[in-house]
Amino acid sequence: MSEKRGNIPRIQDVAKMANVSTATVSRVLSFPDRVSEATREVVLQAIEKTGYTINHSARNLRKGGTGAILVLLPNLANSFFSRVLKGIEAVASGYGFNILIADSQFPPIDEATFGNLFNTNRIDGAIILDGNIPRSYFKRATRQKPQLVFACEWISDCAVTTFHIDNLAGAVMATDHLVGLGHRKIGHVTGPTNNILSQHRLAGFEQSLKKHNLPCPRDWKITGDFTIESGVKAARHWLALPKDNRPTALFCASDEMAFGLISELHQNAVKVPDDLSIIGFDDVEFAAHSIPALTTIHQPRRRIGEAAARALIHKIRDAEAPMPPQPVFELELVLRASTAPLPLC
Amino acid sequence: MSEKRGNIPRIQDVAKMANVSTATVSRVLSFPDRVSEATREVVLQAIEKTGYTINHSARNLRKGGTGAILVLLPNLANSFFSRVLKGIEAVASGYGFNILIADSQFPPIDEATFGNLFNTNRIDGAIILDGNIPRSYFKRATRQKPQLVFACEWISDCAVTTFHIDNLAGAVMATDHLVGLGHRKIGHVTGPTNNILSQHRLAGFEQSLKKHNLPCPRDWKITGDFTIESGVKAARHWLALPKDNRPTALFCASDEMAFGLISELHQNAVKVPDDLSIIGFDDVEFAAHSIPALTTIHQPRRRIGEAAARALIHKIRDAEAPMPPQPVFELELVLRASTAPLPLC
DNA sequence: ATCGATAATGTAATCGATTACATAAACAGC
DNA sequence: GCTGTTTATGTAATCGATTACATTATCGAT
Repeated sequence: MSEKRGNIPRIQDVAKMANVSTATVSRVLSFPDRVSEATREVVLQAIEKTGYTINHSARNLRKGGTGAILVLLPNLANSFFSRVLKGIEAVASGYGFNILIADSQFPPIDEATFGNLFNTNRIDGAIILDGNIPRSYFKRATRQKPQLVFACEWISDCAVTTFHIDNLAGAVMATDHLVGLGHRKIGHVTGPTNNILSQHRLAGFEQSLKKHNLPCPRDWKITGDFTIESGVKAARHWLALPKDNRPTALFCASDEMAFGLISELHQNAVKVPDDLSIIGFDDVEFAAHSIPALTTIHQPRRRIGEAAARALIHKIRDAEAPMPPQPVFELELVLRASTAPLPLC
Repeated sequence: MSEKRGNIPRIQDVAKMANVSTATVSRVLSFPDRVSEATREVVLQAIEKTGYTINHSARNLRKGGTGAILVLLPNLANSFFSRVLKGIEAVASGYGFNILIADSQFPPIDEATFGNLFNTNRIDGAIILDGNIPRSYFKRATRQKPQLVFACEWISDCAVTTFHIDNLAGAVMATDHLVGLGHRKIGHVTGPTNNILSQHRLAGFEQSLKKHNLPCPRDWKITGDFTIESGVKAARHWLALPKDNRPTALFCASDEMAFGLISELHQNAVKVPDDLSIIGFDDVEFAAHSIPALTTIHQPRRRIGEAAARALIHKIRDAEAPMPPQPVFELELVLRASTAPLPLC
């Protein structure tokens, strides 16, 4: 054993053991085919024997990177995002990147905090899961800013790669399902109005209704904000509508809102799906186990995270290289127990 | 502007602008009071003007650290852990640490993967939220291993600092509540038998029963594994018990199991809390909004995460320094709608 | 004045990996 | 055999911040 310094083997130690220069060891690791078969073997054995592992700080210093990526998500406590995060994590750690996580909504992130994460050469790139970050936050025109990728949400008219499902198509799918069950009076609980997902889902909802020639009075579009609480409020809104002019089915722009809605309706002795059919969006874990189990639109969260991470790392490695084609994320209508045919009466 | 190199200001640039040496700039940042008032001012202004921010790779290289900590949790998609993670993240990023996240259960982490995260000088320390990591994984006796802290779960007889609630006390609190409502036939849905939390919660359950001189036949202790699915199974177990010899109340070792349980009971027309009182443990987000809203024991997840992170960073900074006293995490019985007094009949 | 102690600052080596450039060896073509 | 090309490897500068050590300035006490 010829190591020094607290016993962590360095590239030097490997080189010494293999009787080569550090340059050669480095090459074995980075460009194996620029080294002869024989030396490569010897070096690999030496690496094995010393238990050498790279010092990322040194490499990053030399290469001018940080080895870290930022994941900015609206709410870490929301299991929707943690699934996406899981996908990101799997890919990122495979490539040796660390992750910096930050919440953007609870509490809302201010420009200073954002800049402190984004503009202080702490990261090589960022995956942003929040389409409501003010555009101005990104302004500071440093030439070589961190690479950027959006996932799930995005900022419209922004020439940044994004990875997300076709929200409009999903909303059409959901609404069509309700129509297919015979419902004619269909309402919609939206996400926050300034949110891009809300807008697309609302558009899909309206498109489906138009297609089927169904009306949707303003009263039947209830503004929510994706949270359970806003679902509860939506229920109160529905309850306050005149009994003979209520939707018989509701499309909720998120599962969470559907849960709140169902919960509050339950308190008021309204039965789902008997009295009111409800369909959600996202298919979070709990949807399969709520009472009643929630019919919803499934989106492949983990795969979205993986794709976003892969793309970001690709950009980091070579900002100019063309992006690989965007994968298509398949949506799926998951039929469970919260929707039912309109009673015949 | 006298910067070079892709325009990212270095400590050199600050030094030049302030007409001091790099050493002085560094000192202004690390030991402000070893620098005269006047120079400090000049340097700070130069930092401001250049927009200098530290290069962590360089600092870490010099200081022999990595600036990263590992958070190993059983399941990232579980909102219980993501809350703890949020606490960890808040503290860690405040101290300039990056986070490496890894799942330990889905799929189960093998020794190679673990070692690859833990023993490859990628991290300065680790926070482990999974008490079921085989002890042997930690064996490899490198002198200066990453610092270690457990949170929520832990490994018994292991001289490692841990941060967790008093699970036994919580279980007593939960069971006492059921007894207080008049229940005499009380069952328990446990976590996985090899899990330390399960064991403590079971012990608390038994302790409370013993205190009140209540029996608990083997049949009333139902083994689960903390998941929703195992709650569903527990419900089937309960339904299969003879009607005249069933618990009238159940203490579930996790909220998730309580949800699954309630859901399955609902399918079978058993009403909670009318026919059966149920209390959970953890107080996850959804507990307040399930149907019925879940009575449960609240634990301060975020604060646990914060405390663990602070302690870990403390250790990283100075492994020998005495640990600050462990905070006491307060438990709280949250009364909601899933438990009710035993009917008088 | 002189000496010593203290405070303020500078000089330069250092952390460990990468890589431009230099060198050496091997080989092909004539 | 000579020249030019290719392949394999080594030498040493470099990334940016920290810090041991050296130097200089300041001040008080005698």
